[in-house]
Amino acid sequence: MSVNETREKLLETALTLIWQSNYSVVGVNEICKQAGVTKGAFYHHFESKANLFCEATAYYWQVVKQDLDAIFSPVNSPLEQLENLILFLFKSKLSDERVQGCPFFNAGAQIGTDDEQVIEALQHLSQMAITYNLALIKALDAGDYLERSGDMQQQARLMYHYIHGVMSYAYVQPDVDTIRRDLPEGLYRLLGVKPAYWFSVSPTWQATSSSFQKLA
Amino acid sequence: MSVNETREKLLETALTLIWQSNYSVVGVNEICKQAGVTKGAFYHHFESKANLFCEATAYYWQVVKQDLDAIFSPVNSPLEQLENLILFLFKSKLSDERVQGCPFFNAGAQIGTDDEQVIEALQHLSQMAITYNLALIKALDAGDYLERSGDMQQQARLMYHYIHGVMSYAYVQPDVDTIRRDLPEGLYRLLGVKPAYWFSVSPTWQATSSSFQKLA
DNA sequence: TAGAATACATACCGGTCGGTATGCACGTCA
DNA sequence: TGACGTGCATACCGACCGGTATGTATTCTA
Repeated sequence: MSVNETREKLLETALTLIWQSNYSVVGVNEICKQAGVTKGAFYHHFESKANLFCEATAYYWQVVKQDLDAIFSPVNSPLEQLENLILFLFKSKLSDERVQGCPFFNAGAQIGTDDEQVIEALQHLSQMAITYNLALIKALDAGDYLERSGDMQQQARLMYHYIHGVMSYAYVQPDVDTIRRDLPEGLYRLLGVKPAYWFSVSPTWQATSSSFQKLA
Repeated sequence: MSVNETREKLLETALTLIWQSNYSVVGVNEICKQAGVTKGAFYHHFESKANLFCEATAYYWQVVKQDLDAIFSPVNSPLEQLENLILFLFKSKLSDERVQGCPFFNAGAQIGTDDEQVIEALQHLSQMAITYNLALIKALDAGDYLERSGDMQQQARLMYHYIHGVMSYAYVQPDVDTIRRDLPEGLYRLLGVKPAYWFSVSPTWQATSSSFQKLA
C-alpha cells in the first residue's frame, strides 16, 4: 500500500464506521483493524482521533462537493436541481440496501461539547451545505417557482434543519419508503414550491462511482 | 435520602448529563459522582447503563407529557397550541441561558445500532411525539388554518423531522436568536399555516416548576 | 554507497470503562 | 432478641480506551 493509500484508507474507514454508529463509540483500534493498518500507521498520519475526524470531514466534503456541483450544475433547471438533491440525499442514506447514518448529518449530535476542533469542523460543514441550499433557493425564486419569497438565508437554514431531521429519523427508524415520501414533501412545503411544480420533473443526476461507492 | 429519591436523582442526573453531551460519552461513574451516590447504589437500582437510559426516557416522557397535555389542552385554540409548542421547544433548549441538547431529540443519533432496547425506547418516544403533532395538525385543519390539507400522519412526521433538525442544529450552533426565528417560520411553512395567521397569537402556556426546572 | 528520513509494526502505558463481589448498617417481623 | 431482607458503600475486575516509545524495513538523498 502506498502512503496516500494508507491515509485514504484510514479516512474512508473512519467515515464508514462513524457513519454506521458514532464518533465516541468507534475506537482508534477498530478503525485500524478495519482499515488493515496498525496503530503506528494511524498515529503516523494523524496526531489524534479528533484530528482524524477533522481531516475526514474535510475529505468527505471534498468528495461530496463533486456531487453537489454536479447536482446544482447550471445545465439543470432549478426544479431539476431540487429533484437531484432529493435523490442524492436519498441515495446517500441507502448504500447496499442498508439504511445508514451519515457523518455529515449525524455527527453533530454525537460530539460532546468539549471537543472544540471537532465542533468547528462540523460548523464549517453545515455552513457549506447551507450555502448550497441558498443558491438553490435563489434559483427557484428567480424562476418564479415559489409561492412567496422571504429571507432566503433563513430558508436555506430551514432546509438544512429539515434535511438533518429526516436523516436522523432514518437513522433510528429505518423505514425506506417513509423517507422517500417525506423528503420531497417536506422540502416542497418548507420552500413553498408552488404545488403545480411538485413532483413535476425527474432528476437529471445519478450517483457516480467516484462518490458514495468510494465511501461505502 | 429515601429510596425513591436516590432512584430519581440518578434518573435526572443521567438525563441532564446525556442532555449536555451524549449517551456514549457519559459514563456510569460520572453519573454516580454527579448524583452523589455510589456505584453500588446505581447497580442496586438499575441492571445496566442501557437499562437506566430506558427508564430515564420513560421518566422523561412522563414529566414532559404533563407539559404537552397543558400545551395541547382543549382550552387553547389550535393556533395557541402551536405557539405553545414553539415556546415549549424553545424553552427546552434554554435552561439557564445555556443552549443544550435534549435526550429526546439528540439521542437518536448518539446510539450505536447495536443496543436494541435503547433504540426501541427512542422509537417509542418519537412515536409519542408524532402522535401529539398529529392531534395539533387535525385541530389546525379543522379550524381552517391551513392552506391545504394532505396526509396528516405524514405532516406529523414532517413536523417531527423539522423540530428534530432545528434542535440538533442548536446543539452544534448555539445561536439562540436564529433558533428563535427559525423554529416558528419553519413550522408555519411546513404545516402550511395560512400566512395571515403567522405570529398572530401569543402562547398561553408557560413552563411549570414541575417540568424543566426539575431536569435542569 | 553511507546516512538520514520516511513509513510503518509491535509492545506497552496509565486511565477509564461497564459491571460485580462482598460487607455492613438498618428497619422488619417472628 | 435474633434472623433476614433491603439499601446501599467499598474495593475491585478484566477489557478496552486513546496515545506513546521504540524498533525496523524501505526509500530517498548526497
